[in-house]
Amino acid sequence: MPNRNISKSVIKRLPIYLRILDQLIRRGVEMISSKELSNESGFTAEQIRKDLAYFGAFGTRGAGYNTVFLREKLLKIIGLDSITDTIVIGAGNLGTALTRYNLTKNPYVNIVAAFDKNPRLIGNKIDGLDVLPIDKAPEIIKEYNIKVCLISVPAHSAQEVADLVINSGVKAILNFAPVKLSVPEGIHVHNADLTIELQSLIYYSSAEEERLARLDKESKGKKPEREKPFS
Amino acid sequence: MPNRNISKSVIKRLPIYLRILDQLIRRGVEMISSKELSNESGFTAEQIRKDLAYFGAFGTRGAGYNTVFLREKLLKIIGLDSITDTIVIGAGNLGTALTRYNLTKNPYVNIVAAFDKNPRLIGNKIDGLDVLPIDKAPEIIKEYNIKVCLISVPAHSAQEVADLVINSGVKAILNFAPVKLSVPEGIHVHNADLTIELQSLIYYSSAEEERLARLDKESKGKKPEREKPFS
DNA sequence: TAGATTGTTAATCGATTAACAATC
DNA sequence: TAGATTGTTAATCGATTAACAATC
Repeated sequence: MPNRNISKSVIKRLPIYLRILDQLIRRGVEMISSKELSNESGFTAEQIRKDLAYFGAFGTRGAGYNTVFLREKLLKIIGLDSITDTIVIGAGNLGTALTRYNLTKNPYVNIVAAFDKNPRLIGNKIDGLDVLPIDKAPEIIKEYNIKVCLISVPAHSAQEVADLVINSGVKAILNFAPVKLSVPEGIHVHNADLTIELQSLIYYSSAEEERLARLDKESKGKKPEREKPFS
Repeated sequence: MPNRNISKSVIKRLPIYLRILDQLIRRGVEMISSKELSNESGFTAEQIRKDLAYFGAFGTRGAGYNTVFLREKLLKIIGLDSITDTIVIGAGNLGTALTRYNLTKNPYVNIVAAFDKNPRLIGNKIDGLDVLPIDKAPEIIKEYNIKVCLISVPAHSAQEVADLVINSGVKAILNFAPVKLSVPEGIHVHNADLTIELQSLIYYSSAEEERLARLDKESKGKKPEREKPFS
């Protein structure tokens, strides 16, 4: 009996399994063991079996998983069994690239329109797709019953945009703007802040022991300039 | 006494604290409590205090943290106290957008060059930055002592590119290609797979209970087409 | 001093790993 | 049947949260 309330970490791995299955099927592979899926994905075989078991028993003991069957199950679980319509708000450099990227590389998602508030960008075409003024967004969201939205506007307008799309019915946001969005209960936000990703990588790019050791030495004696707490 | 071997989850939060401090300093705020940092970041105050405590005691009891002082400490901890040179491999739509984005939005990182193997892209300028042939990468990596690299090439060439840059001295990779890279011990890879991010969001965009309930019903009786395990 | 907030230790929670019976 | 591999329960590990003494 599949357990509801499945953790985010599990859900994040599902599309990776899906991608691997797509590749395997293309290569003509019909059965795959959790061990082999482990090799392909980098997750442990136990974890993969456990992740799948949250949703049902999709494998065959002694034989493994049927790739086509498991793929179909995963599509249904994630919600990719029919194409998902989405929109991109913010048609600057990043927004345009994201739009093109998804149009060409993501067969499960269809971008219906891109929006911007900059009059110079409105009317542009991104691979044939219209860039519309942002106040047309509510209309399109309702017309296409859009539930997922990409936000790639500057930090200072992201919250405003989020409020707008949530008000029109959007339930999940992929946020590329470097701000923490405040959203009502039940709305999901994933942050894809490229700057943060890159900066946290830098931590690992140099001998951290050395750097942290240096930090200690410097700290000796030095304290923050004392601020009067009450003034 | 700062503990070495700090977990990835902690490190991923540090640049977020940094970003918030940058904003606070710009607004002229001099002291900030963990409580207020919690409001800005969405992490709990306890977690923030604990994260910082791994590296030292940077606050003042009763008063909070001096924003400028804490920012400087964070810069040193992350390794952003001097500008980090980096390169982008793959100057297609996504690579170009990432390059522009970082050039304009990330003051701590400098992109030295972009590379591609497509002759049509080589010689292009991205905001004045040269797109070079990929076989020039090792040279540039050594010349600038590049330790961090962005990879935005198609999935099928990502591993090859990774091998190349690692061989030339790169220690950390931000990988936008939808593949699991195999890298030697000690090399760090962060995956920023936009397709995966978007697909996992879709899970949350529709009433999951309903969908999963439907999945159960359909499964009743149906089993995967049995594959002969030995044939 | 009284009030506030840190830094740190202990308790809890959740996720991963290990083990193994079920079964193809 | 013997071998393989799943599905699931139990054990471990790690990260978050709670609590509170230290102290500004």
